[in-house]
Amino acid sequence: MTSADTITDSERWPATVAEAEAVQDRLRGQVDLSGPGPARVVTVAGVDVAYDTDSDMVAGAVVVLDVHTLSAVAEATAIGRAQFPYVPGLLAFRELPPLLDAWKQLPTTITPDLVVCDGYGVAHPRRFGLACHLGILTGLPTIGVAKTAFIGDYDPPGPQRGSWSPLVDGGEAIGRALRTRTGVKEVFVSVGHRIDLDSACRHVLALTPRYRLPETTRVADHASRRALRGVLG
DNA sequence: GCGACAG
DNA sequence: ATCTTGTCGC
Repeated sequence: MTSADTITDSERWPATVAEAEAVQDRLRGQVDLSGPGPARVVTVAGVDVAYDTDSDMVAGAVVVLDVHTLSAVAEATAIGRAQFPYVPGLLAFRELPPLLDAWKQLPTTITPDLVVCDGYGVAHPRRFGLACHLGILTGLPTIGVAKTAFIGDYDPPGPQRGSWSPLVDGGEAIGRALRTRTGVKEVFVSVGHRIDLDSACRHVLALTPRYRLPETTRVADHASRRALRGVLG
C-alpha cells in the first residue's frame, strides 16, 4: 500500500483553485523528463474536449492514429458536464475528467506509444500543464501542442516549416515555438512526460504534413464535436 | 496596483 | 472553448 492508493477522489479532483494548485505542486515531481522517450512509435493518440456553454455539457475524445498512414485505428468519446471552471493554469482539472472517461472506452488492446495534448506540458506556471498531468495519470509519453502563447518569451521562428525558436521563462528553455507549415502561424510545443523536446518536435512535424495542427488534434477535435452534437440537437 | 492569461 | 460570411488561394 502506497500513498498513491489512498488518494481520495476529492484530492484527485479538487474544487478550489488553491487545492488544485496544491495537487499540481504535489504531482509535478513525478514528471519524467530524462528520456530516452518511446523506442518505437507506431501509434499516436490525440485528445480534445468540446464544450456547449449553454448546457454546460462537455465531450471528451481520444483518437489513436497509425503514425505512418495517419489513419484512425481507434476512437472513443464520453459525454459529461463541466466540473471545474476554466482557470488559466488549471486547464487539466476541467479537461481531464471527460478525457479519462473517454479513455476508459478505448479497447484495452489499444495502448498508444505517444499522446499529443491540446495545450501545454512543462511550459506552465508550475511546470505541470495538461500534458504532464495526463502523462502521470496514464504513465504514457505525452507532449503538449498549443495554438496560442501562454507562458514564456520567444522570437518568431523563421518562415519555413521546421523552423523553431526557444520558449524561455526564468532563463530556462521550457518549450519551442515551432513552424509546422511554411508561412503559417507557429504552434507551441512542450514536453509532457517521458520524452525529450527534440523528439517531441520531430513527432509534431511528422503529424503535420498538410495542416498547421497535428492530425491527432484535428481528428480528436472533430470527434469531440461530433459527440457533443449527438447529445444536443 | 494593472494587465495577461493553454482551452 | 464558442459565436459566424465571405473571401483569398491552392
